[in-house]
Amino acid sequence: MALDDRKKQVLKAIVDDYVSTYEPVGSKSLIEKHNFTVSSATLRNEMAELEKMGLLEKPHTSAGRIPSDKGYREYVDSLISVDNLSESEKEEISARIDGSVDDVESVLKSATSALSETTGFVSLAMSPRLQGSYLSQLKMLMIEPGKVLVVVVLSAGVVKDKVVRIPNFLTGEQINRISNAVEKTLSGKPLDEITFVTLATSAKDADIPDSFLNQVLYETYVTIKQADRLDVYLEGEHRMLSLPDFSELGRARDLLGTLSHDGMVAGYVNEIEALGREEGKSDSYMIRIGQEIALEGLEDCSFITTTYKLGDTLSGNIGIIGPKRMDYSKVISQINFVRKKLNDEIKRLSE
Amino acid sequence: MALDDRKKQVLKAIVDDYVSTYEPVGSKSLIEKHNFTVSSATLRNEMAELEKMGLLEKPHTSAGRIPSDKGYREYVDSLISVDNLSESEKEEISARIDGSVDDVESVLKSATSALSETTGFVSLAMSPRLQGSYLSQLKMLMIEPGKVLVVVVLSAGVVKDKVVRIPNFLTGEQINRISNAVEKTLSGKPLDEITFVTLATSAKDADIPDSFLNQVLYETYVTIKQADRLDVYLEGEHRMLSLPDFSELGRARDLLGTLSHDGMVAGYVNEIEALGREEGKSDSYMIRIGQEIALEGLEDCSFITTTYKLGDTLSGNIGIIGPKRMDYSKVISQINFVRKKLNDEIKRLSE
DNA sequence: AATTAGCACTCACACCTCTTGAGTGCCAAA
DNA sequence: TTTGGCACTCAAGAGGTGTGAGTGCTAATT
Repeated sequence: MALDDRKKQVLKAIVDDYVSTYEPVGSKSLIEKHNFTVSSATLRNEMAELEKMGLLEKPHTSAGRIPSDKGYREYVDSLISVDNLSESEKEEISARIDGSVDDVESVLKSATSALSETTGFVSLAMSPRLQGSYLSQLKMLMIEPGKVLVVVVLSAGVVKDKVVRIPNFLTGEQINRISNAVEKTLSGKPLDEITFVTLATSAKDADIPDSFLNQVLYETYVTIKQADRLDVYLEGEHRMLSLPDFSELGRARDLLGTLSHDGMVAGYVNEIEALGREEGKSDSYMIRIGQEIALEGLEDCSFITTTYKLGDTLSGNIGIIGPKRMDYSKVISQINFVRKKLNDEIKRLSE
Repeated sequence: MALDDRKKQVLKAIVDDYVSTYEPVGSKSLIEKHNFTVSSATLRNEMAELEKMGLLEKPHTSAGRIPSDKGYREYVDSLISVDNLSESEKEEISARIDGSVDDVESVLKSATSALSETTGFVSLAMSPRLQGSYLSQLKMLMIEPGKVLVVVVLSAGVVKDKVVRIPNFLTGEQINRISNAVEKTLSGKPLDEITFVTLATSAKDADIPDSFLNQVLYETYVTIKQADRLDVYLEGEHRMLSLPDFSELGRARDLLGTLSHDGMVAGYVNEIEALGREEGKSDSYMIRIGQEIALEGLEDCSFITTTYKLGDTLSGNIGIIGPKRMDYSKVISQINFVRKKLNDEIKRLSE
């Protein structure tokens, strides 16, 4: 299904028009806005063929054409030209991100909100994937009898912690013995190699009665495991209600309903990311359009995600969820810029 | 504006009917559903008077009446009877909350989601107000050169921490000296008495050059201050889209737009709470209806909030935001039950 | 063979009018 | 004070019509 040059031109023109007007585009208006050297009848023939190929569709007989998912796909894959942002746009985004305080999480949040603000869509950020990283330190800090703060430091300087409850009579000194023993044997181990069993054996020489030891270790285990949970922030859900694409309440409801399940979104983005890595596309953006997205209520949406780096080994995703009828090149360049700023800022933090 | 018994009955009947049918209620249908011993004409007279008093209003001439904000107010203040939840409802809520893991934050989240689920509205929870509490411990934990985890332990066992950056060459030993000095002088001090100045003087005898010291102290100060920030969780925003009250997209958009500003909601709830305390109502629920709420887009909503306890001195709020046309007695009893479960569960945690 | 003008046909949408019915206020009688 | 009766109101739905942007197809033109 090779597209000749004119078909490409026509498809591109239709997508562009449809995106900016939200009206099905007909042969006549196409002629008017773009300087085609052929007549509307010829375009009608071209359009009919594009429809046969599955790239366009008609809402009803006497309306114009709109791009199908496949049409959008073709468009983003080979017709798009990613343009540059204007200086003022760049500055606006920069201003929102530069001001953030100095931990990764807040930078991530600023970037997410900048993204939602500038695109007008829902933006999302995922915490870095930590499965690959290893345990670097494990400290326990006595808060009060029966309560300990377990601090897990991972490679790349990521810190996670949690207050856990332990038997009341364990002393700070005993707790120290445990954490030292665990740290000594397990530091340097990849997270996914740490199980409750390895943890238990690691603390054998702490010389604490088993039953109490186990309770502490179990809580520690949970803390470590929970460190690599994927967090996801979504921002700007309400903006979707301003889009004509979701002027039908039912659609909007389905969409927001699904988006309220953080886990589903996180899982899906993770999946995209994994696929992208397989195809070696990891340092660029990834796009999923309409039906390609296997989440209920997102049939009219597109995902555009990209990857940010945290240190040399860790990475996470940031991106947007918008209507599939969107100005892809503009949004892509916005995402790219945010990703760049975010990477810079994170690097600055770890210097 | 004393209401005689019959007027009360009529008002109650109208609110009840309107809440369950979402149709303006007329004199005739009122007679049919409730066993009034008078005729529809009499009711019409009563309704006309209630309207004159500002308790009812008409959407248009030939429709029935609906309660005004003032009508709802009268209703919740003196006509309502808070009924008990059915056992099955109680069990459902309990099941959602009991399962939670053992930190306050997750219990709070479970309670919030239980609340949203059972009421079908937006639920909210605020982190405990910590202004009144005092500093109990301050620890610093060296993560790597230039990076320290500052752990702030407050009264009631609340723990907050943050990774901060410090000059690279400060040693763990030096950091310990600083944190010991600070902890020694400031522990026991109420949070709001701790300023950068008191912090700076407290660390004088740590024997570290001023310029480096100040950087560490500044970061510490920020961590302490940020500990008493009010966090707010909102859950179930999308449920509002299923309510007939927000079937107009514009309303829904305004509502969700405002709710997306966490700070506004938090501030408002805090304000209600403060007023409630003044009036000595603190251990019960508080209701704000319609126009009483000074937030844009919430003209058709009601807030119902209540207070949970954390230890002997701390408290926070939990509640719902729903349409003002809601079954108040049911929702109140749901909130009460959740509040009770939440308090129990928090108490269990701190034992 | 590709392009184009022309024409009959389609169909969502906007706009009208008409009817229906639940509701009202008011008055005069009980 | 209550009630039956009556004229009046008005939102909402049903039905009918016109408009216009769009289409596909065919026959003529390049």
